[in-house]
Amino acid sequence: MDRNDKIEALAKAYEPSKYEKDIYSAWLKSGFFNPDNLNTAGQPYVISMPPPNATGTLHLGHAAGLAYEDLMIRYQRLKGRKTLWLPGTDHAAIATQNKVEKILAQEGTSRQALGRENFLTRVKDFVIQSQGTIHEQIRRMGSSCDWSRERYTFDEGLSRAVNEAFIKMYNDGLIYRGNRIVNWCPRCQSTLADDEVSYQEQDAKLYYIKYGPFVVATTRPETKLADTGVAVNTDDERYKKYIGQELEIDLAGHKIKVKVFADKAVDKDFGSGVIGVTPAHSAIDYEFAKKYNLKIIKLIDETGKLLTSGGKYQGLKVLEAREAFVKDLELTGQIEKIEDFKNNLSVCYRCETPVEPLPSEQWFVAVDKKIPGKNKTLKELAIEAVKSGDIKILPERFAKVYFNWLENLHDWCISRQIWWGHRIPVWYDQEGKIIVAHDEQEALTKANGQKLRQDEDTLDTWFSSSLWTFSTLGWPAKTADLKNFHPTAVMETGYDIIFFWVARMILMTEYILGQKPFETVYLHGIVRDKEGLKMSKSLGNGIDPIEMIEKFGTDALRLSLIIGSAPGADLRLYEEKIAGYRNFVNKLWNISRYIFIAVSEVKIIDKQPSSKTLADRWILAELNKLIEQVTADLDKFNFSGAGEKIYDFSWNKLADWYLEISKIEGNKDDILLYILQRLIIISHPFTPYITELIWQEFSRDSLLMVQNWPTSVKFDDAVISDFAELRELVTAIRNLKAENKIAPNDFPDCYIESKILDNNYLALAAKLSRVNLLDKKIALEPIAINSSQVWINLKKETSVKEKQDIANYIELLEQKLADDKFLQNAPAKIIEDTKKKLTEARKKI
RNA sequence: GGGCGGUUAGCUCAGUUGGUUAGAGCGCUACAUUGACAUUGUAGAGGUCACUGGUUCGAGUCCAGUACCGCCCACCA
Repeated sequence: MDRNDKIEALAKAYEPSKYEKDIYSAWLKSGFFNPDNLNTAGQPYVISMPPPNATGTLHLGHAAGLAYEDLMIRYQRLKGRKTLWLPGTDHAAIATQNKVEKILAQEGTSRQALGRENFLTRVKDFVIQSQGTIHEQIRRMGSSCDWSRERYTFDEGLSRAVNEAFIKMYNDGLIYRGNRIVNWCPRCQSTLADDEVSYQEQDAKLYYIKYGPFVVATTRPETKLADTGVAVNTDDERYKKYIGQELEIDLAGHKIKVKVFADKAVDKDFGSGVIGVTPAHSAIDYEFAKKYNLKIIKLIDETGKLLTSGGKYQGLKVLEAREAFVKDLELTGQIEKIEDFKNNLSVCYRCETPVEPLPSEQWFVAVDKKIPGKNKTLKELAIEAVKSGDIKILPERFAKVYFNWLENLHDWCISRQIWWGHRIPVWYDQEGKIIVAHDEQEALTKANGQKLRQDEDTLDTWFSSSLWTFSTLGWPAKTADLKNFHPTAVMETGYDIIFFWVARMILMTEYILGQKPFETVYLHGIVRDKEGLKMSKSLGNGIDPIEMIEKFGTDALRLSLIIGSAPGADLRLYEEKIAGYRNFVNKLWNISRYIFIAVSEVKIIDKQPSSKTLADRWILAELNKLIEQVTADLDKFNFSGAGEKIYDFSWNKLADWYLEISKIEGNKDDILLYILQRLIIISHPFTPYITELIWQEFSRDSLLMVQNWPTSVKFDDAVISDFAELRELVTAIRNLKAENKIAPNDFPDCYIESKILDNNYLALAAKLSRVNLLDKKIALEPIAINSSQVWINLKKETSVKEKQDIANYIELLEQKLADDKFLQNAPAKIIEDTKKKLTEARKKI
């Protein structure tokens, strides 16, 4: 091939969409996503992919996670580890059920109309469809995950794991059925865990109600219909005489009986200082009821309507009842006043419907009960795993958040009344006995032929995902995968999910396996728009990752998510940023294009070639420094820093200086090929597609993804500062030309003397700065540039401001050096540097 | 109420254990087609590092406090 043919072969600009699909196919075909096919003796390195909800499409948050996880996996694979990145999806109980219910509503039907079986079929179809979309999106990101091990929280194996875990916990007394106040979502028609309730600040009213001898302040007057107690502060003189009494209170004709008691928790100064206690519909009041032995009257039912205990308001919805009741209280003159009030409304985290606390018979995980044989509670187990340093959380500050959450954790309500989920493995027989079994067959055997009815409820979706790192490896079977690949290395996920998922995984895995689920938790932030707003459908500011991939390429999108992001910190993303990295990827393309055109033969160079010139020594030193730094950064999870350094080396050192010098000095085939090879290996975890494509020019029958991560070759740091002399000299002369309005094509006469650079470099400097190098001095005053002197017929215009700046600087340095304290206390190196700086500065004037 | 994070160039962000006149990318200005790249090159302008005190020979960096922005947890009836 001659030069023109080579230029033809490689297009001027890199077009990602032309290559990405083929490259991904080649990776898949190689089988190297599967650790079993990796020809290495390295230790396993495992990441469980956080399973996206099987409800639809991936957003930028997922794309970010995939970019970081694939970066870690590709890096470790290149380092020779047996890497497994295990992908999967989550059935996402409530989220998925809600989504399908919405679709049904649009079709004018409902899950009730379809019935349980038909509804579940419908959801399954929906899930299969969105799993397809998700697969495609994960692939488009370039994810090198092992599809042969893909799992789904609702597949057979994982369902078995869920039942096994439930049974073990039940037998250990860590799962129990109890009647307690739970969070109820009237729309989802299900309970919620405490952390599945979120809060919205709202403008509310605080009603002051004349309540027998008291005035009671409340934001929910209707609940007073079911009050069974009145609480005052222990030290409140005003109400001392009532303590212990049972009073009958008339509320607009509705009679209630309340017991008056005193408790320290009551704030004398809030509202009227008196609380009407409604044990059935407030978690705190429920605690009061247990402590002071109050009656519990259920007032609100699961649909959010009042029960018979609501008297004449029976059948009304909560808000209707409130309105009617307040009107009646006004008629009887029992509303003393109504104040504006801001409070936090509890709402369902999935559908934002106000949550109703109500008493209900549910299944719970006991987090404060000692585990048989361990003398520790689940909570303590989870706290210890992190406190002991066994599990590291990055960034560290989130460990505090983690502890705080666990310390405040109450028993975890795990039963849900929705249909889409793992059915609770509990059967009841005619005698009301509870049978816990792996499946119906086993239950029947245990029941001795009695007729059985399975619990209608399903399990919290987080129950199954808490088993994710090991259920996906085959547990409860004692598989080779479980032995080889657990505990996993890193859990990479968003900090917003630390409670829901990370904490529960640690808790459950420590309990069930007696192992940590992972060594390090790497938490990424939320991807926001340019203004810092969360991307959302309602704001319409969302960016579709696939659209960006099509426009700029996967590598560019990945870089834009990696560079400029720190663990735990939110990340702003916008098109200009992605476009910037598209330009960089194109730069890599053109660097390779130039090298492939310039060299006489493309071949793999394994050993560092010897250097012939200062420029060679310099670029090789820079390359080796880069390899050292990138390796160190990646080992410290500093992905952004590593990416920036690769960017800087490629563009500002290799392309801008060394390639230009190579055009002048020539004869550098081996060095160019050697640098390019190493550069694309260390860039591969960041930009897998372009680097693999470039590698194909080196070798058509191997893949870059399984090459060896380079180690740095010893280099001399002094070369880097020597070369800086050359760069500064060139830049300064170019600047002189520009300031004197000399066209780039004019080559003014110039003579240069340097203490550092020999004649070869002065000739090089002259070519790079485009001047005509003379072999003797011109009758002019020379211009000092660092340690060099330049005789050139150009004026160095030093502005008044510049002169002043230099004068100030000199003064500052002189003061420092005149200060005895500085001379006494500062390290010798600093004093030496300061003196040097002063000499340099004086030269400039 | 408790806790956490942020505040550095017009914008988005780096700044490791305190030690050059504080950096990068984008944007901006001027010039340019030189053996890959206009998704380019060359040169340049642009910052009292939120504020106030303190420690230190020396503070963007450490300490205390203030202001503003953001987040999390708890939750008041």
